[in-house]
Amino acid sequence: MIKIGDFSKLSKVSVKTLRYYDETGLLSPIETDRSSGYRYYSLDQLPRLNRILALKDLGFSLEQIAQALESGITLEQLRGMLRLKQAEQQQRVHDEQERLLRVEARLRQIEMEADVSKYDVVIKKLDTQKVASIRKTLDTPRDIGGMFETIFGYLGRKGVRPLGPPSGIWHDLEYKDKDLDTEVVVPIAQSFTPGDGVQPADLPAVPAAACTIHQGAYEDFSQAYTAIMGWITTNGYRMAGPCREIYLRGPGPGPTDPNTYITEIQIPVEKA
Amino acid sequence: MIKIGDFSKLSKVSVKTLRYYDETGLLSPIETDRSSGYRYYSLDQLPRLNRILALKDLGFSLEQIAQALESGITLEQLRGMLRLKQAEQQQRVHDEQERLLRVEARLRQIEMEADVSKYDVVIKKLDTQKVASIRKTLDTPRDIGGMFETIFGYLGRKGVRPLGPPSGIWHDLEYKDKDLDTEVVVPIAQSFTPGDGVQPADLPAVPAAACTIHQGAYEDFSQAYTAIMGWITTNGYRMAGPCREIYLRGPGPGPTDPNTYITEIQIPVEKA
DNA sequence: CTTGACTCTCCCCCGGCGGGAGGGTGTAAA
DNA sequence: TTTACACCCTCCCGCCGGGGGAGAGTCAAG
Repeated sequence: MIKIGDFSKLSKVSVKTLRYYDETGLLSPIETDRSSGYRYYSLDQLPRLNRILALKDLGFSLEQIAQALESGITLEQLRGMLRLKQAEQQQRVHDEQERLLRVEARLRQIEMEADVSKYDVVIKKLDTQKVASIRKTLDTPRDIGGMFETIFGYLGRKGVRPLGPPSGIWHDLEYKDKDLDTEVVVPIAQSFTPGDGVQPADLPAVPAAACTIHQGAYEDFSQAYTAIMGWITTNGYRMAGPCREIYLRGPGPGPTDPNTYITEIQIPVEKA
Repeated sequence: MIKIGDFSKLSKVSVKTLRYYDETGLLSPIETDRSSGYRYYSLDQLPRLNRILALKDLGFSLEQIAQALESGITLEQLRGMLRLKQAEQQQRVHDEQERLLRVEARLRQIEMEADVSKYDVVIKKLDTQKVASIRKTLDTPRDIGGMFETIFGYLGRKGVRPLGPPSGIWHDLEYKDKDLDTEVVVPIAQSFTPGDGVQPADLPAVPAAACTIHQGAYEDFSQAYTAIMGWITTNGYRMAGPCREIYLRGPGPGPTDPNTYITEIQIPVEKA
């Protein structure tokens, strides 16, 4: 019959924690005084407490520990739990190491050139999206403007409203400055009848894409691409599909200032 | 002027999160309608949001990110933060790897011999403790009984009350079965005048001790020692001081059943 | 003008306790 | 036997980064 304070000193577990374990049913005192509420423990409960601490130290949640202890777990089950935990823990170690690599990559990036830190690269998942699509081979990227006119003109005549900003997709995985296989898409809600080279399509999902935001005119996109490609390699990824550019704010009806243009660049990636 | 839902879709950040960032001042919409409370964002805020996500991905807390963004951090400061984060992250990786090793050690322990899982080993810190101490060289461990009688008898005559259960300390770091350098201590509150070989002393603190609980008679202590020593080596530690045994419940006045004895074994360790 | 899709605020929830307020108890010395 | 004082109790709030949902108000298209 030991009071909670003494039991705490013997086990080196805080009184708060002991009360919490009682509340959650993980370790209840052998007796609780009905009138005063005082908890009385027995030395025989120390092994159970020790087991709880040991399992907690292995990374199990208190709920898992409670289940294991209540159900009088067999060795076979314990082995299963441990194997599961092992895999989970390996994943955690891996994740933390990846994060460390990202921190170190960022540090190196800072050491090398300060300008690049203008761009922040983030990994995102891209969902499938129903779009209106037009695809052509262009001589120069500037010709993309005509494709916008074609697609928006056709959609306007058909009474199809865009759901969001248009995107350009560069299907050439290598760098080229002529004969560019170019697609322009606009998100829409429903299908429509094709015409003028414009047709409905489904943009495929991308499990991981390195994304960054570029502010300003399209002339200095190269900086953004340099930054994002550098990020991809220093963080242990590689390109895994055609680049997408989302023209969040760009030339529209009326006068616009190219310095206020905002474009998101997305490059599908996979771990190298 | 973009409503929160559209901003959420563009940035792929949940509405809940955006509202939370507004609440914490991390990213507030450029305008909030005074009457309806509607939040209106601008595309120009996407770079800041991207920066937030990038820093979060590096493991910084939202508060740290807020500080960094608010104070218009310099490159030098960012470098400092990153270096700090790097060290911290290295520590995390290390800790998670250690935990993985503990899980794997436990798995191997199960594979090898089932009996050992009776003992759960936990690392604890031991604080300094004022004690009454007596130290002798014994022929056999059984002779420790006499030391208890001496020390408790002396303390009783002096009117010094014990604060807790007595401990035995085996100062021989190697295994011996004769000429055992043995100390018996009893925790006390204040110093006293020595006599009968009993004197006040301060038990040193131990930064890390492998601890387990043994239930039953002293005859089969060897099992417990086997288990704890096995745990120490498989978990990458080594002994770093004399073993302590805390006789939580043992022979006392009146008849006692050795099967109900409870003893904690503590072995100071350090990482090998 | 009506619908239906958004949006708002407010409150509770997650794990594993720590800190503290306000009030009752146990026990050893005087 | 009283009294001090250490100890114990319950209840509530806080952390971190939001998720889930209730109940009520708002915006934009048809």
